[in-house]
Amino acid sequence: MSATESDTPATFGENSKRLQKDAEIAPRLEDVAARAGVSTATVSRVLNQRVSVKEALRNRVLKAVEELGYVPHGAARALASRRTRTIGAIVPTIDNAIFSTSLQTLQDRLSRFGYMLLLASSDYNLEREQKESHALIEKGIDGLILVGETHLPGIYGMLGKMHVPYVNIWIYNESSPHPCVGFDNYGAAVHLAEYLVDIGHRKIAMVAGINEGNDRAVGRSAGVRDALTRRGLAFHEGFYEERQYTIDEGRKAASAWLSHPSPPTAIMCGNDILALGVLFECLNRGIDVPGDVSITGFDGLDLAGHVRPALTTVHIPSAEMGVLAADYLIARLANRTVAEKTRLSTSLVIRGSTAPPRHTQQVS
Amino acid sequence: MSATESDTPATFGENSKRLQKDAEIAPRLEDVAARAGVSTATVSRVLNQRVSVKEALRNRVLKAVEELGYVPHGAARALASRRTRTIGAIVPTIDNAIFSTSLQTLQDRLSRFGYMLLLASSDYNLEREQKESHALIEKGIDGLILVGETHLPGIYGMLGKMHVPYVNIWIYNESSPHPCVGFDNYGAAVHLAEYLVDIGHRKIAMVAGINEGNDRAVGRSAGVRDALTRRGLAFHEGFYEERQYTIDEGRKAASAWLSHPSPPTAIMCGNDILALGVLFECLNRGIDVPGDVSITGFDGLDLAGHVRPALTTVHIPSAEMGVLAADYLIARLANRTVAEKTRLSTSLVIRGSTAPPRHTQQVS
DNA sequence: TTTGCGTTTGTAAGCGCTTTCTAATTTGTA
DNA sequence: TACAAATTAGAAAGCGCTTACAAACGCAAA
Repeated sequence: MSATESDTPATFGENSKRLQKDAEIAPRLEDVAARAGVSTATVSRVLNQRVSVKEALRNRVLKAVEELGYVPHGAARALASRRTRTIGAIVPTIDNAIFSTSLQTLQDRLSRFGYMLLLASSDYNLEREQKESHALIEKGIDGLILVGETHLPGIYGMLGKMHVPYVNIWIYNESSPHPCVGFDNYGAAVHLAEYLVDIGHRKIAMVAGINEGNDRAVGRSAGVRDALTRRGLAFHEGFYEERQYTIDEGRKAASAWLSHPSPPTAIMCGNDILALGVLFECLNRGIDVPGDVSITGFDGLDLAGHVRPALTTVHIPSAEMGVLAADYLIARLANRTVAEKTRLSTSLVIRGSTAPPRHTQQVS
Repeated sequence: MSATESDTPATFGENSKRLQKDAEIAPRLEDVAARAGVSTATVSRVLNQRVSVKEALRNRVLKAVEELGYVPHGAARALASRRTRTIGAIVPTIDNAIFSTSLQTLQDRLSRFGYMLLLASSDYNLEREQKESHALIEKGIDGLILVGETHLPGIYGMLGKMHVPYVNIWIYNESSPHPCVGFDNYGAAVHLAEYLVDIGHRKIAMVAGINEGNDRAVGRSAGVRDALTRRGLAFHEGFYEERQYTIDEGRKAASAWLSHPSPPTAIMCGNDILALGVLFECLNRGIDVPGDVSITGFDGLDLAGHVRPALTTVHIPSAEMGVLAADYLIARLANRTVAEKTRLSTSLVIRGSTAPPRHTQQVS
C-alpha cells in the first residue's frame, strides 16, 4: 500500500469505486470535494477564484488538490463554462522567420493571460485557410487571428454565426469592416520605391511574392507599380515576377535579369528572403551591390542587417503585432472595449545594398 | 423574418424556444436530429462515420447539417468521447528557423490526420516547460511532443498519471526509458570535430549554446570536447563560451577570440545562427574565412548554403522529425504498435567555410 | 434576543455531445 | 414461409465541470 493511499482512508465519497483495483484513474472535482469535505461547487469556486471562499475551506481544498495531484478536465470545464481559454491562429506558413517572430510574441502574451494557442497554417491557400478555420471553430476557440483580410466569405460567416471574435493582422485597412492590427503594405512599398527613384534609379525590377490570395503581396506590388507610374516611370512587365518566398526563387528570378543586355539598376523584392536570394545571386556572379545593382527587401529580418552589404528594407513591427493581436482578443473576451483597428508604423531602413546607380546623375 | 427561418417551419423540436427572438444561436446536434427526423444518436453516428447508417438517413442528416450550418461542439464532443483530437507541443522557441521547420511539418501532418496543434514555448526554461505542460494537459491534449529528454520529473509524472502519450524529439538516446524521435547530438558533434582535426586544426574554439537545461547543447559540447581530448588536443576553456542562439551573440563571442594574440584556427558553433554571427564578424573585420579561420555550424539551415563562404555544418532532419513525431503519436492513439525510438541520421555538409589551417601541414 | 442583510456554502440542473443497451428491422437460411 | 442472425435505429445515461438558486450562517442594529 503506498504512502499516498494510507494518507487517504475512505474519503473518496461516491467515487471510491472508481479508484479500486489500483487502477490509477485521474481524480475528479468530486474526489477533491470529498477529500476536503466540501461540495463540488466550493472546489470549483476555489479553483476559479471568482467568488470568495473562507480562508479555512480554501486551504482545505488547496491541500486536497495538491495531495491528489488533481488536474481539472478542460473539456468539461469548457462545456460548462462556454469558454475554452484557447485562441486560434492561422498563418500562411510557420516556417518563415517573419511569421514565427509574431507567433512567438503572440504565444507569450496569450500564455501570460492564461490562454493557449491553437496553431494552423494555410500555405497561402484560401481554401485551406477556410478548412482550418472550420476545424478551429469546431475545437471551440474563443478567438481567432488571421493574416491579411482577404478570406473566403465562409470564414467570416462562421465566425459571425458562432460569435467568435477575430482580428486580421499584417494589414491595416481604414475602410475594412473587420478589426485589424497591422500596417500599410501599400504605403510602405510606395515609400521604398520613391526612395529608389529619388536616388536616381529609372529601371527598377521587382520580384514580388505570389499575389494570388495574398493581399499583403498585392499591396506591396501595387505600391511599387503606382509609385513608379506616378513618377512617370514605365513599369516593365518583363521586370516583374511573382515568386514563392524562398532564397532559391529569389536567385532564379534575379538570374535572368542579371544577364539581360540592359539590366535593371535596382531590384525590389517582396520580402527579405527573396532579397537575400537576389543578393546571393549577385555576389555569386561577381556583380557589385550596390554598384551595379541596388537591392531592397521587405520585413526587416535580423539577418538583413548582418549580410554584406546589409540590406535596405522596410522594418515591420512583427513582434508588436503578435502582442497587440493577443491584447485585442483578450480585451474583447473580457468585454473591455478596444480600438477595432490598430495601425502600426513601418520604417524605411536604408543600408548598404542601395545606392544611386552608376553613370546616372542623381536627381535631387 | 429571414429566409432561413421560413425554410424551417417548426422542425426544431424541443429546442425551438432557443431559437426564438431572431437571436442567432448556433444549432446543436438535437436541432440537426429534429430537422432530419432522426435521433441524436444517428446524427452522431453519421458525423463520426464509425458505424454504418443507411444511405437514406445519412443523406437526410447531411442535408440537415448543411442547411443549418451545424458545427459540432468540440468541448462537448471531447467530454463525451474522452478525446480532444489535439496534440500539444512545447518547443524552446518558435522563433528559430530550425524549430519552425519541424513545427510546420508537424502541423501539416497532424492536420492531415484530423488533429490540431496546441503550441507552447519554454524559452529554454525547464520550469516554464513544466508550467506549459500542465496547462496543455489540463486543456486535454491527446498527446505531447517535447524537445529533448531532460524535463522536470513533474512532467513525466503528470503524463503518466493522466495517461497522455508523449515523445521527445531532437534527441536520440538508446538507453532512455522515454520514446524519442531524433538524432545523436553527441555523435554528430564528434564527427564534425574530428573532421576539423583531420584537416589539421589544432587550436579549436567553440561557441556553444547555453548548456543549462538544454541536453542537445550539452551533447554537442561534450562531443566536441571528447573528440578533441581523444585526439590528444587540449580543450582550452578560454576558447569555449556558451551563448544564446542569436547572430549578435555569435559575433560577440568571436570578437574577443579574433583579436587574441594567438587566435584559434577554427571556431565551432552550437548552431548555424551562432556560426553566421561568427562568419559575419570575420567578414566585417576583413578576416579571411576559411583562410585565417575555419567556421562550422550545426543544423543545416537553408541559409547556411547560400552565404559566402557557404557554411560547413551538420544537416539535421528537422522536417522528418516533425512528421515522425506526429506519426508516432497518431499511431499510439490508434492503438497501433510503433517503435518507441526512432534514430534519424545527420550528415556532415562540408562547404567553403572550412579548410586546412594556413602554415600548418595537413595531418593525414 | 430578534430581525435583517450581506456573505458563504450547498444542491442540483444543465452544458452538447457519445455510447451502451435495447428494440426494431432487415437479411439469410432451411 | 418461418425463424435465427445480422444489421440499423432510438432511448437514455452519463462525460466532469460551472453556476443559478436556495439555504445557512454571521454579525450589526433594533
